[in-house]
Amino acid sequence: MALIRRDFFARSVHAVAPDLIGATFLFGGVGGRIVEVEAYHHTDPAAHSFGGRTERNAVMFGPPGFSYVYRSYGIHWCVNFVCEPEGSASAVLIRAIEPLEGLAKMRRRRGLDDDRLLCSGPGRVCQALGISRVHNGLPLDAPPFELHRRSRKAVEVAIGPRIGITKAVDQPWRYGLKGSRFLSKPFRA
DNA sequence: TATGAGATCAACT
DNA sequence: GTTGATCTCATAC
Repeated sequence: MALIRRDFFARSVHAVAPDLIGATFLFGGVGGRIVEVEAYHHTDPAAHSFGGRTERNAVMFGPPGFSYVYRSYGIHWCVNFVCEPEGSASAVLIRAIEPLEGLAKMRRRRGLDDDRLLCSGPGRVCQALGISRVHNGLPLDAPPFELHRRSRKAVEVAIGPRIGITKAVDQPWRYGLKGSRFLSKPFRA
């Protein structure tokens, strides 16, 4: 499997996001196949970077190919991959993966046995892989991150509106692996 | 199946 | 003081 390098992310978020579906995402050797992501662009009212640079979203304004980790609802952590040329402040939110590597670790961290619920949601992904604040602003092409392109085999990518936001709710910027049972929510046909 | 509350924190008004 | 790019558990239908 080919390693994903930083320049992979130096494109439009809307090109990178569907390309990540089916890719392998490991963190410290734990993880699996990406089955669901959402794209956020700085011109998008739902994006953290929309209102300009702040201390929290600073890494979104940096070069592509880095991680942006933030706390959600005071409880959860969520990971993003920064995209596009530096300064465009765009990112892809990792919403769900299909757990494949380090299952025992993930089950222990999540306190769950049900593999379907291990990583089916942005907060769950971070809990299962052990990602938190400390991992904000790290390069994605160096440990503990490990990203592989999907195999040459084509995948069917489903598209739909994003989840859990109140602005720009109609933009179809959620991408998922069609028919996967590990999605945080099914896509409407 | 569906809705509702609670957990808990940092950015922003 | 209010509001989330959320999840879990409880209670109601």
